[in-house]
Amino acid sequence: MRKLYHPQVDEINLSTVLYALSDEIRLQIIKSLADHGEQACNQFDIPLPNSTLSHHYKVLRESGVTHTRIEGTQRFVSLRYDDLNVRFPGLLQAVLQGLEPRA
Amino acid sequence: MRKLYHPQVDEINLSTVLYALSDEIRLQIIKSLADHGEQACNQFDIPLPNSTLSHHYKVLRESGVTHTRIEGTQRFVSLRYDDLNVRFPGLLQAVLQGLEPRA
DNA sequence: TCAATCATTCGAATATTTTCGAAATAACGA
DNA sequence: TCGTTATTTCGAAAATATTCGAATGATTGA
Repeated sequence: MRKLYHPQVDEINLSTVLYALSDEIRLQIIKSLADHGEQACNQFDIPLPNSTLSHHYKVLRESGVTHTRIEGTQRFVSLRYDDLNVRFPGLLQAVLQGLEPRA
Repeated sequence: MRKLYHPQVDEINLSTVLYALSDEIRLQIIKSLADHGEQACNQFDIPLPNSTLSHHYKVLRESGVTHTRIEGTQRFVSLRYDDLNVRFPGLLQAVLQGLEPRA
């Protein structure tokens, strides 16, 4: 695995993105990225086997929600905030706001 | 079936809503409701068996995305636009905008 | 080259979803 | 009450997703 697949902005599909965001674990990942910015895979504090997490990173990446950068043996994941905002303005913001605990 | 289950506003769950909206058929239904307002089940122009459509109406209704009103032998479906906007401001609008054909 | 580290892929079990025909339900009007 | 209309539920098949241990791959530093 030299290169990881990332859809181009134009290829990002609405139902695929919504699907990627419809899972509690993946929402946790997104929330963590929104709060802390780019993070290495081993910095997420989610108590699940790596193989399971890796699956979720892949779903998020292939849907166009996240970008994964390789550096050494690590993978750095970030939100494709601007790309998503071009393709689906306001969507990610609304989802992130929906993740905030209610008053 | 005298009463249909509808979650209260407070019970509407983000990942459940996103999941409901992550299917192309259900997005078609949502789009039609956004364009035409409340519609009877038999007014959607979607060429699928009734049992399949009924399943999708149920997923949308039970997630809190739509409301179904019984009148005679018909069911009238509408978007819970205001309720969703209270619970997840901007989300539905962003999704509907994302359904518009791109320039 | 070896071992350590970080993460992905494989493969198989389990779980969930989607689909749709057939049967059931409910309301209405003749 | 009977037939018609509108829709849901049931049940079962097919498709898809999730989970996780074990194996694999890639990079780094000794």
